[in-house]
Amino acid sequence: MIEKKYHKEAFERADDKRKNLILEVGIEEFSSKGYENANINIIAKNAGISIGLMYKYFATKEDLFITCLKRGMSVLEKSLDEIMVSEDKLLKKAEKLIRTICQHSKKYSNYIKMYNEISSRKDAPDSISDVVEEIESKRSSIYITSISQAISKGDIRSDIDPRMLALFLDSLLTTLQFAYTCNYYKEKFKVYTDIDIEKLDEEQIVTQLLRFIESAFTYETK
Amino acid sequence: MIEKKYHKEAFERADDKRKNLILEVGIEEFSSKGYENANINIIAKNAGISIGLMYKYFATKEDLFITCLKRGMSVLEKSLDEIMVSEDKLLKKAEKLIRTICQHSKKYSNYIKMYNEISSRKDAPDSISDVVEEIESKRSSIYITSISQAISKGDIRSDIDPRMLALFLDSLLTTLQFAYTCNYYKEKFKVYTDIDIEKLDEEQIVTQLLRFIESAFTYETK
Amino acid sequence: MIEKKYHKEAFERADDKRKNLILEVGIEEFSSKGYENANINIIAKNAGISIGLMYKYFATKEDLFITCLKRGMSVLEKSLDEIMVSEDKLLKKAEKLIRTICQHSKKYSNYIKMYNEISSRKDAPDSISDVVEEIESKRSSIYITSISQAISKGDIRSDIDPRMLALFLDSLLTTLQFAYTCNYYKEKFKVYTDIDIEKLDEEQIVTQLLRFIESAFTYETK
Amino acid sequence: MIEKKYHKEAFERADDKRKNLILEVGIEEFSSKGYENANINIIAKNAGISIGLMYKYFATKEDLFITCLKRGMSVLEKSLDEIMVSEDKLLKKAEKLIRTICQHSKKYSNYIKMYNEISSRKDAPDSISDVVEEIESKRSSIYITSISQAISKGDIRSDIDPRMLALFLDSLLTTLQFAYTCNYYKEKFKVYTDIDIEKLDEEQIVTQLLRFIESAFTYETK
DNA sequence: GATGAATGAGGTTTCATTCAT
DNA sequence: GATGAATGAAACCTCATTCAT
Repeated sequence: MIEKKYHKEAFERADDKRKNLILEVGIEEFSSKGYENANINIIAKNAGISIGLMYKYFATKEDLFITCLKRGMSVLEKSLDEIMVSEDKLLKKAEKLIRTICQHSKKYSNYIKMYNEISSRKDAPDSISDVVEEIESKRSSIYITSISQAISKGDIRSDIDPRMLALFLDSLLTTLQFAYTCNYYKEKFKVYTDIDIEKLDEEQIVTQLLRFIESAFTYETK
Repeated sequence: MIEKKYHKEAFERADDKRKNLILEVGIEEFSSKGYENANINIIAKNAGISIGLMYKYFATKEDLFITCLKRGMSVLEKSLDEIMVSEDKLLKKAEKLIRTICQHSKKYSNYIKMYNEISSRKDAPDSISDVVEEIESKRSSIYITSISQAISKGDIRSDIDPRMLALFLDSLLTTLQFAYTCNYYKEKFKVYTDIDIEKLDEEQIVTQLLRFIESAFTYETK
Repeated sequence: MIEKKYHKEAFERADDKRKNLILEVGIEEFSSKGYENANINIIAKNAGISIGLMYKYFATKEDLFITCLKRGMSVLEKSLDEIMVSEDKLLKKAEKLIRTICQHSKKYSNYIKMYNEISSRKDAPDSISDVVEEIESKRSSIYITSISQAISKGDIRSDIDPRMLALFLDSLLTTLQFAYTCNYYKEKFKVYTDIDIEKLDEEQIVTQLLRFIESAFTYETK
Repeated sequence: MIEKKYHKEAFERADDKRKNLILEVGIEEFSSKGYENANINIIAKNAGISIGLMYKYFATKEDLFITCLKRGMSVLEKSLDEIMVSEDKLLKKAEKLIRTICQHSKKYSNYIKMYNEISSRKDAPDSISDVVEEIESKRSSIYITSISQAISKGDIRSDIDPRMLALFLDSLLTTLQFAYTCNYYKEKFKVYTDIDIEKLDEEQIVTQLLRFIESAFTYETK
């Protein structure tokens, strides 16, 4: 997979401090206002550079957004990597994933909000395809690898395609992430469980979701 | 629960043909372009009414959007109702839900796109709260009721809160719905499974997801 | 002078209760929002009649405004009449006028706000001419008459044209009226005197303004 | 007193020619049509700049209006300053003021029309308060100072509060200004005096008003 | 007499992007 | 490399007035 670039060469030449600042400020703007309502002129101003220079760094607002998004996702990926690379059994890994999600929900809420945003963009499939590839391929392959290993070790069921299992697992975890950070999902969590997720004991959610996943991953259908 | 109105009285007085046309046209516009890029003037024109009259019917673009969204969701709810109200066992119901989702994916894709849209709005929790209530309360209570009954009959596990089970189930089904209709999720499905969901045999997805759910709902954790 | 009509015949045929209600509601709307921001549809709704009927009564928003204005001014005129028609000396009359203004400032503030509004309309001189005639001729002639009588009785100075005296007197009294009711003039009063006119003792203002007027009206220039 | 800014920084950076042109064009538009009917797009076009740039200079139509208004008032203030700062006695100053008003009536009619406009705005007292302060404080303090000096020198009466005297004086002069420039007041002048003020000999009005003021300012009430 | 649905021009404001310096 | 002035299309929303019933 070739990483596509969503910034111009000039951005690479800028010093790290500036690069970081631009992306931080952009993430703040995009995650708080959403893509359409974010204002690239304001991002430039808050990052202390001119709008002209901004366009020397990024061809379009879209490109800046994707670069910010990628930055956020790569941070999230790191925690993931550490967990999935370990020697733990899959269910232990799942538990750690859930705990990480609970704990990171505030720290990384802006990244997750951007992810929530991209997931409802109305772009044509062709133009969105690369982005999805960038964002999802790493995580999906980590999941799939871990699951495949677990299957071959006989730790989990083998009557469901590992790729599907990965997708189902991701679905549950992503929903949990959104419940912690995105307004709609937060409210939806309350409607379903009658609980304000911010006041919910982490152990509760870990236990319940883990039980669900454990059974789903363990027992083959008769 | 009191149903809040997102249209003015005048809209109720309009004849059904017009009401339907406005909402259909609105749904088409919102689902294809997203909320921000949708244009009320175009909706009015396509519905054959003046923009002035549009504002006699709906106070704001936001209100029109929510009314369109509610219309879509209520249609989806109907199929749901029929399934959940039946005498089937829970897992049979789940199977029917999955099949319905697969089959409705094209017919009702616009409704689902609007749902995808609302789920990433950046509104304040307070203002989004009512909408979530409107959209989610019916479906969640149907799920919860069915699950609770299944638990008391001993059909499924009893060591997970029925409300949580409902949420997990919904999470999986919603992801499936989005995979069928929303670009990002469609591409993500391909990244995970390497399969174009539109070319995928329905039976495949039913089998795999149902196995996952069945185990998750059946076996208690030791 | 021929009274021009600013309403249609149909309005005369309406029963008094309705006529009064329409004007009251109109006065409330115009005085609180100003002419441009007042909404004739809202006036109709608040008066309990249809907008169609409103246009059977008044040809334009402008006409409704002027009719409301005239209603208000005629009420104010009545207090004036009583004072000016009396046998009092001119300065006694002036005192009574000032007192009346102070006391009526709240009760009739809406009428005065409308008067303040008309006084800054940008209409062409031709079209505004009739309105000024309607509004000002009665009051001016009362003033002029009283002043002329006082002059011939030798009560006041005779070296200023009575019409000019009337104008100067009116200028001072109108400013006082506005200071009691219109925001800009109220604030201006505070800037000049450092006093909030609403907390000011009536006697104060009566004494000071009356002294000013008394000297101005009494002593001839050497 | 802190001068509040009603323009953005960018406006200050524009070159003087452009700044002047924008304000001149704005004053023309606002004074001829009134605030509500003035059109910023037209002002921008007539000033030869884009509407986008207009909004880089002024945050709102309101701000542009106030900036235009302040420009006009500061010009008027200058003539005033020259007169009031002189060594003349108060009544000589008053005479000069009257003459200046008569002579400036055409040249500065647009400024006065804007002043007439602001004096009937329906804004909340809080939001109008700053503007009144900006517009009135300079003039009022000049008046009050001159009057206080005249009192201490024994030139004029001392039984009326100098601040009140200032207000009464201003009231008469402002009415005269409006009579020269604003349609309603012009017509009203005609109704009272039966004279078209534009054809009136300046000497007439100076004589009559000055006599009034002189007596009012000179003779104490017995 | 009475209704109120319907019109649509028009105004304020936003913001991604360009380009001369 | 860096600036930021400048553009202008386009969108939401208002409301006086008309007219068929």
